[in-house]
Amino acid sequence: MSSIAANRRELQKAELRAELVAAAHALVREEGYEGLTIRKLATRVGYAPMSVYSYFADKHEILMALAEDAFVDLARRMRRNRPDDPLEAVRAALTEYAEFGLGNPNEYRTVFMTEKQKPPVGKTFAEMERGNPAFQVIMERVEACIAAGRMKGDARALATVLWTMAHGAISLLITFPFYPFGDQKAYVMRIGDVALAGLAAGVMPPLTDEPASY
Amino acid sequence: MSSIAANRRELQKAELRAELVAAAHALVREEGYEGLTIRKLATRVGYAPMSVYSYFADKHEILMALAEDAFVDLARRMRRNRPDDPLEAVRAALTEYAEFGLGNPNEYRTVFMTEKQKPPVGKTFAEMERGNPAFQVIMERVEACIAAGRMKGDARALATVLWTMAHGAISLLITFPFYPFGDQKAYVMRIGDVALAGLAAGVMPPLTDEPASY
DNA sequence: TTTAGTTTCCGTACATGTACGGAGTAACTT
DNA sequence: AAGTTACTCCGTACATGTACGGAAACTAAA
Repeated sequence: MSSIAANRRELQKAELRAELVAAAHALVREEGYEGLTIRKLATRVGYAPMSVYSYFADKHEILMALAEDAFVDLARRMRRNRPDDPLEAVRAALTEYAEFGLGNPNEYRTVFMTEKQKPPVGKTFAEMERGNPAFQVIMERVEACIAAGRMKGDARALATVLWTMAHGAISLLITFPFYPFGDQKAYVMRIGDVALAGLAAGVMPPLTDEPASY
Repeated sequence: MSSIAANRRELQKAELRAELVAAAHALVREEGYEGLTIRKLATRVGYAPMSVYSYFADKHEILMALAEDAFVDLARRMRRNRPDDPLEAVRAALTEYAEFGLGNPNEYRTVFMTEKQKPPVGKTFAEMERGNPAFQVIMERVEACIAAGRMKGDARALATVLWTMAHGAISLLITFPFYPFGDQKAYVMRIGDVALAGLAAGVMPPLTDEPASY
């Protein structure tokens, strides 16, 4: 196979895909998240509805493409706000992350609250993590904490725990907007602070397949 | 309005509703969670599809009815397993809760991972909490910890934080079954222990609408 | 008993995601 | 150049949730 032709083909495919994503963005901007339907999207780019499926396996993949754009923004914002104190830097990252989730519930839902049943085909673990820039930022700042002697243990495990707990707060706040959690941001930070206090209490071993302890 | 007739009517309505729930249960047992469709359900009880909507506002309400049954079971199981040590009792409750979530992902999703946009009409806060028996158990055991001097602060707030963190772990494990969290139950317990350690570190104020701290 | 109102149930219809198979076209192989 | 393969795009069709309006049955009031 000529790789030149293959590249050209892939390039065109990528271009069309990008056009579809742009149209999807426009649709969402104009009609809201549930205004995005395959048919409308296809009409807008001049295709038949089923043609969209040449570029996306299903609707969820389109929503994921939209959300990924938003998450790239998030990572940028997270990096922009970096206090000098390493612990405060972690707190700031969590804050920014929470603010994003609460402000973009649709994107947050499609990425973190709908089942991914694909065993990460072709994607290595490293690639998966590179694909989650927000997690990257958290982990980098955790590493800085470790270097500064403010945390002890495996950086990935520590970051994963922090992420998990922040996610718990964000997803509950999204799911139950009427439950009396108090001020939303304050609640997320409360969770973050309890998490940090808990982490400070011990050494965090890495996340291997440890035996169940109960 | 004759309250006798009204009662009879309501009774019949409740009976039919229960019949629908039973049929829904059967359908799920036979064909799996996504085998439950309004049409099949209606056919099974001899109705037209739209008649189902006299008893449930939408499909989600049916799924909630199914899930509530499962959650009642959960609370029973949680209460059955109560270690003497109050902290261990909390841990056991969280463990049971996690096991339930991981073992009944469909039910867990419909209750805790899909948006509730109804402002709890007619339901007081107390009623909402009574409607979540699992949370009740956790809170009771937290109260026991406070009484024993093992925790400090507002019981509802403490329980809410524990619930939030466990939920973070459970929901991520459900959403990303292929992400390398390690052993699932072990991961949930790790989260639980970090949470407990974090709670032990300070006094937890109640959940009022405190001002954002950042 | 008649009347008015309410509730139950249904027929029809629509928008949606997507499965399936086919037709046309471009790329690759020989 | 010819044949084969692979990809793009489409038409059609189906299952699904549910909106809408009407008919029928039941209840309450007169």
